[in-house]
Amino acid sequence: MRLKFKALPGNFFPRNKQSRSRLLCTASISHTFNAPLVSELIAKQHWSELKRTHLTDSNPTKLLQQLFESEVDPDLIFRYFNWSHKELNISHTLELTCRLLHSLATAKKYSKIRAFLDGFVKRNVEHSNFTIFHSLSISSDRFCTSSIIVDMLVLAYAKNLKSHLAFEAFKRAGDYGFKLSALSLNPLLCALVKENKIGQVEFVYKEMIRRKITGDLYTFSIVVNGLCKAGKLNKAGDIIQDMKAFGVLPNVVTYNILIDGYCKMGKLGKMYKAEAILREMVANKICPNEITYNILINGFCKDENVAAGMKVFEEMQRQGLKPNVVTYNSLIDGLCTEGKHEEACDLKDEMLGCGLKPNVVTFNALVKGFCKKKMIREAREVFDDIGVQGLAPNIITYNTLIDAYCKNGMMDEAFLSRSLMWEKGVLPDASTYNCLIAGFGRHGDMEKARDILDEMQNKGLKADLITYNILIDAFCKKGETRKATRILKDVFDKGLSPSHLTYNTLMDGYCKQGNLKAALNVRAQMEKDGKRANVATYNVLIKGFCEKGKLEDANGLLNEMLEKGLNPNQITYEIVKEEMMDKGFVPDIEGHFV
DNA sequence: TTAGGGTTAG
Repeated sequence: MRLKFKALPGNFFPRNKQSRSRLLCTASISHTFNAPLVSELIAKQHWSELKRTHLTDSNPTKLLQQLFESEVDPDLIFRYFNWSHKELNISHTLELTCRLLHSLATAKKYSKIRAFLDGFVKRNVEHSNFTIFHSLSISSDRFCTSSIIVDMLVLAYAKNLKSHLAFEAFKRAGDYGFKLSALSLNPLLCALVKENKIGQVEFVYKEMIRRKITGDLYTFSIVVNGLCKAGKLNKAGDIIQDMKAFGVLPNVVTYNILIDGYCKMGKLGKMYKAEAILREMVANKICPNEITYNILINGFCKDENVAAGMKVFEEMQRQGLKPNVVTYNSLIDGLCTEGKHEEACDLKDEMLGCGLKPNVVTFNALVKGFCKKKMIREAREVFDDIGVQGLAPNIITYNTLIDAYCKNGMMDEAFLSRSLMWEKGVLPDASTYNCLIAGFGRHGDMEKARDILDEMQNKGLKADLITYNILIDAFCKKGETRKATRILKDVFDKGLSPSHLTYNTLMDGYCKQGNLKAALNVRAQMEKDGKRANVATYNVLIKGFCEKGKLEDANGLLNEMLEKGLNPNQITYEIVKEEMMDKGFVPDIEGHFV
């Protein structure tokens, strides 16, 4: 006999203890599934009773199926599902899992789905997207809920730094026709941008348009940001046109991203373009904010044009916007880079007068400024002042100072500062070690440089490409090109990819030895590695040939460089002037050097 | 509860 409780309203569970135990007993003996009773037990979290009455003869999976069949409240099924997973250590099948998700989606219990998928993704369950999608499709004919679930699955992947799975799920969703939304695709795009997977960002963006998924302001801004970071500035500008066409208007953040992109990644005339975008934004009635001005000021300062930065600084104040610590830091850093440390200090005082407190970045700029001028004592004074101001030097402060000590042959002081870092709980990083390695390398003490490299690796820090570049450079300077070439091999062995600088440094080493054949071999290797010779490559080779008196060959390289669309730079000019023209040789491309 | 700003080393 099957006990029927469906008709009972409200709290049908007998309050009387005696009748309750009689009821439980009956249920257990008759082996029937009593949906209202089970629901009640789950609702009240009477798990031990549930275990005793319903899980002695029947298994947890069967009970789950019965819950589905009786159309019990999805919330309760969800609760039972989690309990049986956690307490009974049951892994329910993917199909039942999907069924649960469908029922939650039908009941619009979205936050529960999100929480569940978050755990599912975190647990690193071995199901592939293929099997998940398949199970979702067969466990319900409700196509719409599948889309919602997949949307939240992509969201869970993206939030848990599994962008490769999120991206794969996005692609597969297209095959199944599941429609995703900005809710998941914005975090996916964000994750891809953070991982520098700009090709995939572009793919997702194009696919969204093809699949008629409407992106929002965030979607477009994230894509603009990704393209800017990759230096694809024209494409980033196109996105702004796209979004307008879709009726989504860019806001101050979108424009700030684009302006910052030009400042950081733009080529010749980049600041002119950055200002042109500012004008465009104002014409579109979008008001620049503090950040817009900070971006421009920093752009000019990094472009070694503090004067222009100052003009923007004044304009900013005319517009009623207040400069903040970042604004001052950019200007102070710019002044320090230009060697104007006195003006930089004045500006620091000015900011104090405005009620702004300098932070560690401010001090780092000043330390760097003094170091650059080899005013090590003054740099140290600023360093010591940081503590007095109630601030703490950070890794960048230490590295800047250590680098300066190393560059000035003060290796003992460099090591003392490194010890101080340990004491203060600021852990040295790869850059710290790179400074020390370069310090020894500069003096040709390769044994000590190697020791530091070993120590670095023993501390669990990975040597990076810069470390290897330093080593190659140091061996070359000692004339030990064979050892330098062996380091290049190490670079590949460590799974790193040599940069132009790596190859150029090695080429320079061979050129300085007069071994032009070996230098050309390095260039061949570099091109085989997919890296086209750049201006620096030609400069190294041209100089090498000139110094060997092979001016005709150097002339040939100059022509080749132009044919490849590379423009000679200041360094090329100096080489050509000193090594060729001053010696009476007139290169074919003389016109370039007038 | 999703997008934007500043610092080092070759």
